Amino acid sequence: MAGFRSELMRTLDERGFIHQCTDPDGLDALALKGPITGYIGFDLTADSLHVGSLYPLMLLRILQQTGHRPIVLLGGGTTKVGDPSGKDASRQLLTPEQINANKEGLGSVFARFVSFGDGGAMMVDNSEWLDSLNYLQMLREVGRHFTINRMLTFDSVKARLEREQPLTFLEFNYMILQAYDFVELASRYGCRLQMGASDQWGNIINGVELHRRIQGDEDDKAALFGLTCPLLTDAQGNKMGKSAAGAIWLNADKLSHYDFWQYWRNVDDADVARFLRLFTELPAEEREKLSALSGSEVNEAKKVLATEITALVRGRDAAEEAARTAQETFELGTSSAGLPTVTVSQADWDAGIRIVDLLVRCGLADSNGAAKRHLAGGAVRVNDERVDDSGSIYGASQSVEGAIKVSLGKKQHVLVKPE
RNA sequence: GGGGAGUUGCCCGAGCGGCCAAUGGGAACAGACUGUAAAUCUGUCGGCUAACGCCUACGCAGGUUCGAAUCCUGCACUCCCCA
Repeated sequence: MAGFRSELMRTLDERGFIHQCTDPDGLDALALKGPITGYIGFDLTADSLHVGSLYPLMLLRILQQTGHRPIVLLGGGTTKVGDPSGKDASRQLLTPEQINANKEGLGSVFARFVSFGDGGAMMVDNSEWLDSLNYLQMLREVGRHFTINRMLTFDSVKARLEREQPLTFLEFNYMILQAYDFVELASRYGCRLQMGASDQWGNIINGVELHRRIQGDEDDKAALFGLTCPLLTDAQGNKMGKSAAGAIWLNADKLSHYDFWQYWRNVDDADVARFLRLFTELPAEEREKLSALSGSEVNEAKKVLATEITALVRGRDAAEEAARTAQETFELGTSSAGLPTVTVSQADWDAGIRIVDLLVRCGLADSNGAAKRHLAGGAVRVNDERVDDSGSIYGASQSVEGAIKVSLGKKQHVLVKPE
């Protein structure tokens, strides 16, 4: 796969974005000839993307940076069906209202990765054409190009069958709709390339094949291309995106800048070089310098990694603020105003709150029982003093600079203030 | 339509009338060690309670029994085989 001549393919290759490609040389040649339009679909299953989507988002970004045109396809239509890929059970069906709400939430991140408008990136919603499909017409025009024999061989289907989990006919149709999307985008916008994470490979090649069947084999010049990046996994091979506090959301209203920064600050040593290459845009030599660090020096690389990714997703100011908060908290051992903050009513603040309730309100414990166990286990500190008496009360009289710092373990800190 | 197997806590999976809030593993959280890393060792891991204890839980609904996750009946869902 080496020896690409186009900037697009060279960049993707060098930075580790290519997992599979339907025709790498053909795509390379096409990219060399002129701007390509390429897309990635995002289903509207949540009101924010999480770090797992960084990989595909970077694909779109690199596509645009190397002179091509990205399309963000929102799956307003396909989400009504639900992609079975990579899931061993059906998801609960989302209502149109939920899907719409999710669309609102998702829409905002894309502008951080690509620039829209005026010949730039486009955003379209596949409900534009999927919602009004006519069933019989669809079966005759599209369905006849799919054989059940072949559909049963795709991983998304096979996995369910092998695990003896049900796969509904609804979900079984997902790959057909995604294939249809690609063909539709090709005819509407001249879109020639679909990208996605590796779990989308089956869905993507279905689009490529559907297009070829509809066009007829002879018209090779119009072939569509598919390209996938690896799934985002950590050094242990686990899918990434979850932490103690929940998913690592890209949207700031779902996860604070500081927590987002901390997530990257705490990655496994073995992942640092790879993530620097994938998700930061530092000059190559600086990246290599950081990647070469070993032992405790890796911490310096992790700080840069955290700051750069946070800057990309949340903005430079947010990233630097988060870095400062972390430095004050971990390196200077002081209470930092930038820590996640929980407010309590003035009355509670004046009277004081039992430590057990405080832990629950801060989100550091799920229940009073859990809070007590943490206390008994010696994991709780208030203003950096260990607390093990579940009867202790904290409030205004313990405040330092108008707040008290509640900590669980070494890494989880929350400031409590009166409202 | 007929026959067989199954549904247990975040996941996998034991339990087959009392000693079951339920063995074990994984995940997760905390402690020790470290570098806010990994590995390792230790602890915790349904809810309420200061505590005795109480409540909710083994697909759903009933029943048998002093007592059921465990037995019976019906229902729902899944898988497999036959038509």
